[in-house]
Amino acid sequence: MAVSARRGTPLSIDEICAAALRLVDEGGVEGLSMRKLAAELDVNPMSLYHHVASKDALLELICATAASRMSLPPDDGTPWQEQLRALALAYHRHARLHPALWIHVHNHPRIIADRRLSLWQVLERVLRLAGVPEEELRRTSDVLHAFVSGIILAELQGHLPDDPEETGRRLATAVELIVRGLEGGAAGARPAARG
Amino acid sequence: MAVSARRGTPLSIDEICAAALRLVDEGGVEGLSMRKLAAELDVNPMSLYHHVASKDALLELICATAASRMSLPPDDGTPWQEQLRALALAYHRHARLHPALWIHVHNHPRIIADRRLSLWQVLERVLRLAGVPEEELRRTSDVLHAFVSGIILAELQGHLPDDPEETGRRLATAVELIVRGLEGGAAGARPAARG
DNA sequence: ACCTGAACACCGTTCAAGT
DNA sequence: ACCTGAACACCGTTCAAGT
Repeated sequence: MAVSARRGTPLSIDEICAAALRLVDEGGVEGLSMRKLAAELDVNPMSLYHHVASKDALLELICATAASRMSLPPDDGTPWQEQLRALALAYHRHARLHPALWIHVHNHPRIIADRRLSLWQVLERVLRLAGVPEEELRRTSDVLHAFVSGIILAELQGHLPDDPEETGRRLATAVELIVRGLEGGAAGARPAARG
Repeated sequence: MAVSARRGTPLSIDEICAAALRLVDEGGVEGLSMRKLAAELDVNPMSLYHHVASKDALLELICATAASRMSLPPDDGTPWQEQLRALALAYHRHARLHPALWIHVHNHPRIIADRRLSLWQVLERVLRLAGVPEEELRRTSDVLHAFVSGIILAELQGHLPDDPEETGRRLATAVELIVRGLEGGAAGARPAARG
């Protein structure tokens, strides 16, 4: 058993991910370096490469694990307007939990574009509930996600005052805008019925 | 006169900015390094530091010059709905012109948050036209900007199919959603009148 | 005033060698 | 199987020295 001279315990992927996520949460994606991470784990920088193909691969890995931890609203029969608000708030909460990582995800297509993510599944379910026709689901969900992401991104990056009350109002404004737009029937996204 | 042995002409800020912008447009912000830029200009890397304080300062500089070149809709009395569409399209066009730089700007608060930017001036003018009360101007413009930015960002980063026709429809959907939301009076942004 | 080379403190990653 | 040190090819930036 060729275990680290310095540690006595072998490295594990989970241990690496946890430490990497901590570094990113604390110092942003730029604050994560393979060398710093190795130092944090009391290990030679090159040892990491036996568990992870590259820094990018490691980042994708911690993005996926963080994303899987996001709690989304259940399919419990509440009105779609309410579920839409709950979804936006859940997304917002997740973003506040891991701001730097969230920003990174939204700047790297591959990760967020995966339609199998439960985020997209839930969003499309709610939009069906709102009466959005099947052939408009993709575009409408893209637009709505972009909207809410835009708001959250702007807030995370301090493009606007960070007063929590103001934040709540702003997100409410955004969701109301969406809900009324859907109810009213925006061009290219005309729901057949409401509620 | 201590002029570069290799060049014969002294460096100028404009020359530096132009080359830097070109490098960013071609290879993204990560594709810009002081050393590559210097090579491009046939100059010693350290010469750059006589014209620019740091790489970050240089980036802010080219952001500002690019932003000042954006063409915004004039105050010509056309309906606010139309002006809002024109503004969104102008923003979109600018983003397509310098995608990497645009993304960078939207990931760096200081630059875009400056309310003196003509972008904000024009947006607030149009929103006043739409009947948004003075005390709601800030929040409403933040939300709308975040919305359109979110769409454009998602598109630039390939979160969605890049078919130009689809792109047009998507932006139209977004603007319609905003316009109808404003007309209908979303919570926290209730216009007093329309047209 | 403007430019330069050497140097410092960092990166991610490859590779051959150790146990 | 897992770990390691040396090395390569990069960074941004400081500093003292050149003209």
